[in-house]
Amino acid sequence: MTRGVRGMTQSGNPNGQIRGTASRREREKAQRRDDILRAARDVFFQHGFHTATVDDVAVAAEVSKGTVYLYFDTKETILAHLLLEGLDMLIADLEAAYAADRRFGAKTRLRRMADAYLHFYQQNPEYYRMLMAFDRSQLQASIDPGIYQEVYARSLHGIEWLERAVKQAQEENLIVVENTREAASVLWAGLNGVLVLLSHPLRAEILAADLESLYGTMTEVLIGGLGK
Amino acid sequence: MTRGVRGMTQSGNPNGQIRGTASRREREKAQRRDDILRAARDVFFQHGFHTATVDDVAVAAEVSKGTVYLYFDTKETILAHLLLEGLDMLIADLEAAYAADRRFGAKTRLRRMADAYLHFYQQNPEYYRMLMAFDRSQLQASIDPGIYQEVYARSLHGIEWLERAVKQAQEENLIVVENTREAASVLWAGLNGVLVLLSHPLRAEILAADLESLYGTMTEVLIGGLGK
Amino acid sequence: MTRGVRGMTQSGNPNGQIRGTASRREREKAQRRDDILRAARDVFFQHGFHTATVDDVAVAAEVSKGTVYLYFDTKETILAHLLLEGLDMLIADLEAAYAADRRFGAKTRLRRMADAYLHFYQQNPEYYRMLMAFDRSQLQASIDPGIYQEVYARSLHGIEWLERAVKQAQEENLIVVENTREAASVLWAGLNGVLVLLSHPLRAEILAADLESLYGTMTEVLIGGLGK
Amino acid sequence: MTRGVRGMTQSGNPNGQIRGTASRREREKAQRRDDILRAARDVFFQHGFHTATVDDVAVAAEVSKGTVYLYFDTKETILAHLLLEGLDMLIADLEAAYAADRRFGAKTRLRRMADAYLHFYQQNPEYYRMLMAFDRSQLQASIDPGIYQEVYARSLHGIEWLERAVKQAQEENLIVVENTREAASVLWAGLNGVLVLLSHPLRAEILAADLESLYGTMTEVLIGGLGK
DNA sequence: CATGAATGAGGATTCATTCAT
DNA sequence: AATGAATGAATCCTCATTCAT
Repeated sequence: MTRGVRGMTQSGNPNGQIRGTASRREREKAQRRDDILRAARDVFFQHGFHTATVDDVAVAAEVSKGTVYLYFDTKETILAHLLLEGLDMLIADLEAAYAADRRFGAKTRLRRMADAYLHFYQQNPEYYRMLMAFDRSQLQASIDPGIYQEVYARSLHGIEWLERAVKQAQEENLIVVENTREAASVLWAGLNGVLVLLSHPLRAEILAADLESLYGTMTEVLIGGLGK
Repeated sequence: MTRGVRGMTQSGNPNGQIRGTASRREREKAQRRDDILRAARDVFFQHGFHTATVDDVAVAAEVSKGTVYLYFDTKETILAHLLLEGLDMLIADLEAAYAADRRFGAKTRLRRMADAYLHFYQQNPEYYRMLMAFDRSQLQASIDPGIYQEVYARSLHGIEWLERAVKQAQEENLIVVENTREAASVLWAGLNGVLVLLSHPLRAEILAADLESLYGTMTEVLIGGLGK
Repeated sequence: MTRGVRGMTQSGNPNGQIRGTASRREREKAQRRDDILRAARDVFFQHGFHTATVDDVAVAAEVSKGTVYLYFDTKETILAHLLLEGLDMLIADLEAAYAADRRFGAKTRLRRMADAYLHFYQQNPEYYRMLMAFDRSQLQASIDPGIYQEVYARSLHGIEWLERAVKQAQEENLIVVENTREAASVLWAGLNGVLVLLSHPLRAEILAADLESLYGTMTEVLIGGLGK
Repeated sequence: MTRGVRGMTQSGNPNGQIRGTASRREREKAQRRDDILRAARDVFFQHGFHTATVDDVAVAAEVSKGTVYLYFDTKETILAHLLLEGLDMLIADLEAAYAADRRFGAKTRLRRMADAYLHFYQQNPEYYRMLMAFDRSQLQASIDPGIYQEVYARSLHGIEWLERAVKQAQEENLIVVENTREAASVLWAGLNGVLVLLSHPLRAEILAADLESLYGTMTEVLIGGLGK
């Protein structure tokens, strides 16, 4: 039952002879797993999580249905791992945008991170939609609690990078807020709000707005508005 | 095809006795319909639209499954009518907040409308969630095109009220924007962004923010940020 | 349960006063009944008995579904009455073709009857199909035994007219058979065989034959073949 | 979509052990499929296609309902495959009766084929009934077009064997007809007409005729009647 | 490990029939 | 007599999951 998350077997296999074989096997296993995840991403995105069937995933991954269940305990577990993947990518993007190893002003950092979020959305609309649309209760009910914790933890991670930039802005006296987490939340809410509206076909039609323009305006409004 | 409230007692019925019967029947029918809608709202909210079954709805409404289908053609049609209800309530709230018949400054109007949206969310979290979460394509595929058009038309209505206030702000020289629809979109996106994040249990947990405080901050940031 | 067949109330109502009213009512009732039967014929023919719904019949007859059940106990009972109607028409046609009151040779009579059968098929394809396709066991199971007996009795009637002509042919020494019922059966089987094949779309396509030509050939073959 | 026997063990499999397993699996699959078809034949015959449920078939075949759908896409598809089976049997019988590899006179051939048809009916009354009673439009609407084409093609095949014998009769100057297809149609119509009447319980009762006697008479009448 | 056949619990929807008014 | 709302059993079909090989 706790199968899915066991991750890549910790390396450090002491047996040289077997290592060759074992690691090949492991590579193959990891590859399979990845194939399935990749297929699931496409299938879930195209048909929607509920409409998509595990069979669809298996066919797309070119494995048997049984094999899917060899790597993932439930359909929801697959989704959870996709969420984890998406979060990882997003966090990596945000981290890179923050660029701790370089000297950037807070405003630059905030703009870079806002841009990174937009790019993540544009590059990975499937992941973005999954991250926004997944049903917490259903997920929590059908996956290993450990994985759910992971989703939670990584979600937290994202907001923390943003908060870091807000803190810097505070230190640079660009903005004055009592609660940096709240300020970061406002930023996220605003930017995400644009993406949420435009990622929904009906609402996008109603607004008839250009994503990049709207997002840019929002970015400036938020940075400007939070500023003193 | 089955419409339920079709009809309206043939007007000009000369027979008081019969009219009474007919109108009572109609009242009862409308009542039934409402019972089902009410039940569906609760059931869909509790179990989620996909997980909920028409049987659940029937049981909650204390009618037979067949009766549900007497009033609504498909499960999705029920959802569509709930969406229409929700939109009607929201639009009424926005209209009341705009208060065309009173002399309000643009800023006041914008704040009143922002408040109205928040209150709508707080009073009708189920409707809000439904409105945000429904799947356009699935809905469009299984309901009468006319009803879908209604959903679309009313969604448009909401943003238009907001735009009206933005135009007034423009006239009052409070803000200077090229595109009032875009400005209204930014407002909606920002406010809605807060609600979206906090209406999702996992994200609400992560942010650990107070809804009213966050929403209030967002309101001021947006109004301030859009202002010249 | 034995409602449907009670037929037209035997006339001879002794009460003159009431007779006017009652007979109008009766006429109206008969009319209603006929409307329903007419509607059912069309609907059953268009959709097929199984696919057609009682609702379809009610709508076509412009009465409520309840009214349909006021006149007929079950859906199958409606079918049975249509069968009776069809048989009545067919028998009347055969009787007219036989023309007992006129002096026809046996061969002429046989040809006239064969023609009559073809015309019946061409004029009333719905009735013909119903008569050929109804499922005995299902019918017997869901209708009043009396009505079933009627269907049986009238079916018998049809073959008897044919047999009468065969007997005449026997008397005229045109044919020599041991069993006139069997000879009549051969006639019916042959003629009906043509109609059966051509009334089925797929088989009609395969044969690509002209109905009248095929039927004519069959008539001559049978009359010729039976003749000594 | 689900085909079942798709595949055929990849040829050239070098591993005897595995080949054994694979082919056993395939034999088992074919067996299952056959079990279901056999069960369906019985169930459809006993209850009638419309009244019979897929559940009935599953129970009779001693498999689960899901398994039935693993082998056949729809209820109608099952019927279509039964039709194909029936047609195959019938055509094989006709072909054998024609006996192309032997020297038979045309009359003998025609009689042999007539006998074969009768025997087919007697040996496989269920198949015969299915072949005569299936509803073209409903079938066409719910099965794979390819299968429908097959049904059509094989139906054509049957009449062609008959036509071949008619052509021979033409060549032998036994009969003189303009259109051999029409002559074959008359033969089929006549013989089939007997079977149609006697395969229907109510009509069989009415005729009270002995099948073999009636059929024999018909055969002679047709062969005699078509002859010059 | 991998396979894919088998399962069977639902789920949405239909429709003949009933019955209160 | 007529209505038409209500019923609920029945039906086809789906699909996540298991398991023997």
